[in-house]
Amino acid sequence: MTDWPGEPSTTREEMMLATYRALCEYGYAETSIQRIADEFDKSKSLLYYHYEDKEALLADFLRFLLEQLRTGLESIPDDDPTEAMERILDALLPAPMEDEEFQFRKALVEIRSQAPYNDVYREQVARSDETIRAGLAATLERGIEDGVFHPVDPERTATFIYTSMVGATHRAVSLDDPDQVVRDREMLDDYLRESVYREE
Amino acid sequence: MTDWPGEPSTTREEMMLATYRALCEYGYAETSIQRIADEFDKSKSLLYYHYEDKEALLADFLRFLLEQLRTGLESIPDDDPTEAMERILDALLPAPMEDEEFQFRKALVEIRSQAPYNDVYREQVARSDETIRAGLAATLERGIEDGVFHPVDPERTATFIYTSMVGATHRAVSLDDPDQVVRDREMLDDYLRESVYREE
DNA sequence: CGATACTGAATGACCGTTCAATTAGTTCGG
DNA sequence: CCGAACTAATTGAACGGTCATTCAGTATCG
Repeated sequence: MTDWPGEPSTTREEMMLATYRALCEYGYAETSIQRIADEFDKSKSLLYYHYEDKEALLADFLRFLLEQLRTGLESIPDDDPTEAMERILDALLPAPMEDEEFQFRKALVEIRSQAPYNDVYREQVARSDETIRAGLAATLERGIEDGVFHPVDPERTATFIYTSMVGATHRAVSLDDPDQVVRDREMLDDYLRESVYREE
Repeated sequence: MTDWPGEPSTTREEMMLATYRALCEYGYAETSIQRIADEFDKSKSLLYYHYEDKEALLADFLRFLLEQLRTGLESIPDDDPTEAMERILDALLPAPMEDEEFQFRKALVEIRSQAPYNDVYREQVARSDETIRAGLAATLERGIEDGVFHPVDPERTATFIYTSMVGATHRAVSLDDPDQVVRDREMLDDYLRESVYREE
C-alpha cells in the first residue's frame, strides 16, 4: 500500500516519484533537494518553480500519500468484518515486509519524528492517522453489529490496535530489522482472537 | 525517569547536561555542536577535545541515558509483581507527561528514527529496548510463578506491552499532543486487567 | 507574441571539524 | 618550598563543504 503504483503521467507525479525514490534511497534526513532532483528527469530549479520551498514539496508528497492511503482503504470490501480487519492489517502492517517497503517505512518514521516541529507535516500525519483509526473503528462497529465481534468499545479498541501497529513499525525500523514486525503482528492477531473476534 | 537527575559534577556530566538541554530545546535534527556548546560553560572546541566527533558525543549521551534507565529499573522492588508492573509503566509511559519530559521524548523519537542509518545509535537503542523488554518479561514471569498473573507467555507478552508503549509515545509525539498517551495508557491498563492480572 | 515550463550558475548561511596558541594543573629535582 | 618542565584542559579563529534558495535567461508551445 505504501509502495509505488504505476508510471507517473504528470509533472507532479514525476516529482512525487522522484521524492519517493530519494526517500527510499537516502532516508528523510539525508534527502536534499539536490538528491530529489537527481531522481528527476528535469532540473533542480524546476522543483522551485512548482513549489515554494522544500517543505511545500514534502507536504505535497504527504498529501499525495494520503490520497493513496484513502484509495487503498476504500478498495477493501466491508461485507465481512473479520476479513476486512485482516485486509487492513495486511495493508498497513505487512509481515513479512519487502525491502523497498521497509526502506520507505524508515523514511516515514523519520518524517513522523519531524512532525512535532512542523505544522504542515503534523497536519498530514494527523489526517493519515485519523483515516486509519477511523477505518479500524468502522470495521469494529460493523463486526459488533453483525455479532461476529465482541461488544468492545470501537473507538478505544481501534486506537489501541493502531497504537500497536505504530509501535511495531517504529520498533522494527529503529532496530533496522523487518522481522520484528512478524512477531508483533502475531501478538496483535492473538489479541484480536482473544478480545475481538467471537470465534475462530 | 528520563528527566535530569542532579547537578553535574564532572566535565562529562556537564557535556551530557548541555546535550540534554539542547535536545529539549531544539530537537535532535536542529541540535548542532554549536547549540550544545551554547548550553555549555566551556567552548565548542572542548567538545572535540573530549569526543572524536558529533556522533561519538551523541553515542555517549545515549550510553549515559542507558545507565540511568538501568539504575531506575533496578530501584523498583520486585516483591509485588502487580505493583512492579505499574511502577515500570509509570516510569516509562507516564500519563500525563510533563512538558520537559515530553520535549525530550520528541528528541528521543527523532534519534530512534536515525538509528537504522547509524550503527552506534542503533546499538544503544537495541540495548535500551532489550533492557525494558527484559524487565517486563521478568516481572511477568514472577507474577505467573506467584499465581497473581495468568499463565501468559512472558516473552511474547512483554514484547507486546513494550510495542504498545513505543506506539503510544511515537503517536503522541508525532501529533505533538501529550494527552494522547493518557488514552493509550488506559487501554494498556485495560489489556493488563483483562489478559494478565488474575483479578482486580 | 505572450505565457508557461524549464535551466545553470551563483549566493549566502550554517555546519562539522581542525589547529595553533594559551592557560591550568601536576610532577619533581634542588 | 620553589620554580622548571611537562601534560592536560581549554580557547578563538579559520576552513572547506553542503545546503536551500534565487535569478536572469532560454526554450516550448498555444
